[in-house]
Amino acid sequence: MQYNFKDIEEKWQRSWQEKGIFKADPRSGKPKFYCLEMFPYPSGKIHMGHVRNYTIADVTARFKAMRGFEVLHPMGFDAFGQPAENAAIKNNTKPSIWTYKCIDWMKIELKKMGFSYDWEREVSTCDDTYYRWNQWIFLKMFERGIAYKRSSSVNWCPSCRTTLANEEVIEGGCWRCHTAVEQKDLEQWFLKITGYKERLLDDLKQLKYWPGKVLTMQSNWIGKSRGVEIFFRLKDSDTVIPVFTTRADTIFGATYVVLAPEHPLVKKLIKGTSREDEVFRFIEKVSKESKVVRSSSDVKKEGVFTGVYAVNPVNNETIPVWIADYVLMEYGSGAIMAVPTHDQRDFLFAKEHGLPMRIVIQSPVCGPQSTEEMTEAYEDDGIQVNSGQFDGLPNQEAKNKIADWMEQTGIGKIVTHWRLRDWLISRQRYWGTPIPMIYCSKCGVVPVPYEDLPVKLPENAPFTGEGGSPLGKVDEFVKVNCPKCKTPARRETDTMATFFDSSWYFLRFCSPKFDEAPFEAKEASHWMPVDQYIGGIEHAILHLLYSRFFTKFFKDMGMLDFDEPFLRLLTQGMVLKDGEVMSKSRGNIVDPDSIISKYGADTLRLFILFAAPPETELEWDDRGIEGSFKFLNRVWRIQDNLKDKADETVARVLHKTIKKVGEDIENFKFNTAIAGLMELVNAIYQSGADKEIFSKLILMLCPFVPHFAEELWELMGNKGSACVQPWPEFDPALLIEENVTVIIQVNGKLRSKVIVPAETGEEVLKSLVLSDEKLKPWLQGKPVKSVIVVPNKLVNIVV
RNA sequence: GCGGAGGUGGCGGAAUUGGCAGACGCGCAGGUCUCAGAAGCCUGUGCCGCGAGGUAUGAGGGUUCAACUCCCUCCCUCCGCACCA
Repeated sequence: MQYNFKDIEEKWQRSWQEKGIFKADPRSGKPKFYCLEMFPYPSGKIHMGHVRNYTIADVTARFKAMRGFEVLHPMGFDAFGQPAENAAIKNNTKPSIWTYKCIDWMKIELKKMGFSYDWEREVSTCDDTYYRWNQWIFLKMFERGIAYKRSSSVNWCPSCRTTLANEEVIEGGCWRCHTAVEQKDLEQWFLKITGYKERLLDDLKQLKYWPGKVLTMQSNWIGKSRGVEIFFRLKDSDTVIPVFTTRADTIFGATYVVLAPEHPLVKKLIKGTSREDEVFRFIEKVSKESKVVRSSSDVKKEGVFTGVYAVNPVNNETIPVWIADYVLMEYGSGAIMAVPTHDQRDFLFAKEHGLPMRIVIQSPVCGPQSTEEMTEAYEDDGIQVNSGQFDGLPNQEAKNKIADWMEQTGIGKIVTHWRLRDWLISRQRYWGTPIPMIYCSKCGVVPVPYEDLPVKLPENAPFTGEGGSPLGKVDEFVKVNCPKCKTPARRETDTMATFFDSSWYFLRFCSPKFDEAPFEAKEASHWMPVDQYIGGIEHAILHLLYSRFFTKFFKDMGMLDFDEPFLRLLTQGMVLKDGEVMSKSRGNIVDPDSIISKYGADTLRLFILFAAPPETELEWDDRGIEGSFKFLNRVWRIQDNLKDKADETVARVLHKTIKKVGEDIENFKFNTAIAGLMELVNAIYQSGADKEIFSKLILMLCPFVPHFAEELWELMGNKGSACVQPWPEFDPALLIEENVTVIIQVNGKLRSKVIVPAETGEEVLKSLVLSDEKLKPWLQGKPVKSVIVVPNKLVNIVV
């Protein structure tokens, strides 16, 4: 006999909704708990990744509610983005229609899972009641100089036909379609996230409850590195080439200088020289190479000599200036001093082109003594040689001394370099937030007045999937009068990157219907920061960095009084099938819906929590899910065999379980929490349970399998919803064991066990153990050297 | 290359932080019930060995009465970043 999950789940989902059980009330007087998961893109179907993410969050939210917290647990949709445009073209419909349909389907599936969302707070970023606040925020940023427009070489995906942020370029390819990214000069809108770089880096220290991995990734992305900018003057000229290095200790070994092919000085240097043609041909060739090709490490480093010489400022040596593809304009000053002996890239390049080299750091014990011996650069620490007054110093010490000396003498300047670039947010796309700007031939760039927001997306834009923004083709959108001088002007036709939308949605959930600002300060200060944020590791950099940036911006605006939006972060592992990520192309997708109809949502929830700890990858197992279903049926049958009064042994197990499960949930060890519940059930099958014990088991099951627990709770004749009951308390007195099993070892090997009353004294134990018959064969004829006693645990006899 | 995480039965995974390795589940084997099967329920299940016992947490070494846990050397897997000067 199996329990009827279908009716039960529908029944309780209806009941929760009717009673409004998951409404978050800021005036309840209880301590607040904001539980948030990364909201989904509405593709139409939820996948196992969503199920896992949201189940982990749901257990947390439900548990906290039972623990007496007023829980805010909202859900919404990150609804702008390119897939909607592609789907609209494919199905000959509109992105809005397609998106809202997907949202409806997805909501049905989320509701079927029994998640405890406060649906009254739902937001969709494609709704103008939401995106008008994107525009509002943008205008505020514009007023403060944080949003600005400039022409720049930008990352361009030829397949998506749009620009990409640096953060969206993965290994030189588009993060979405992996097409090789090209460089293109365009007028684009940027957000000055670099203005926040120090705070974004420093405040990582506040995030004590974030995974270390994420902190490292953010820190690397911001990429602070300290070094020296050294000024190389050109021979017989006043022109100076600043060069950035983190290895000032190698300056005496700099035997040539290299500029990036895009370096602005290049043209000036070679104009009219005999090498002009050759150099230009090289630059031309490099510019045609995609980033992927150029950054692949196995490609041979290429370059040309400019015919120009520079002077090494520390020893006045004349050294050649080259141009090479291995120097990047985006990093440092776009120029390097090359030290072939102590940098592998310089070493390979120097070998290839027969450039000179000189050792300036030597290991006191081993390593190459002459450049002829060298087969690779010596990049380890050592002692300075050939370095003038710095000879004999350990190089790490010399690094600082040389830097200081350079600053004093004006040879160089100690600088801090950052990897973080400003955030490019313009997208030549339709399905996004229109950037609220107007171009007037008289007044220039004019912001749309606040009272004219939102700038709504026109419904009738043409989608061809071809280049250029579709908005540019809608006359009634583009043509507008200038807000200042009232003469005909034109609107900005780019839209915002969707990461803009998701950078503040957690604030909107605090007051989703507020219509005077993006969020109501009072509500935000009540609910924020998010106490627990849960989502995929794939957002470790972009989304989290941008959200942190926005939060700091709002703080500077006086709209918030804290620095960091997310107190605790949990990144859940992926769901795999046969060792691989579930994906359409692999054809190994397990559809949550099919599992729900076969076993019910509770079984799916239970399995996905039990099969692995939240942070590790989870291998989907069809047989495992049967096991979870079997367990629920096993619990279900307990109600038919209840005793009037259960044994104390079961009561003891119960209280131990209450303690364990509570602690495990707090620590996100759901798999062992469930294992503990299974042990309790096994104990009940051995010795029987009474109504009280069974009811407490039901309450502990409630966060995991809420529908199932509600039904049993009701069948046991209890009043009120199970999920609003307080979490059961354990009796510490029942946790104290009367008897303990003490392990007896001889030379560290288990030889016997003895059951003794708890807290038996050392001496008693010793004599008891030494008279143990079982130990005779091990002790015979051997003198006892020592006896180690760990009370209540073990005795180890050393012979 | 740099940074991070990890390696435990046939499988997913436990181990209160140095104290019974393998909890819990899957799988497998046997039993019970049944005309029979399914479902239940019960028992067993790291490996070698009939047994006493031996042996085992990627490999090797060390510290310790005692090591999955701490230290050293090496191997492998996964993830992130990457001509970053």
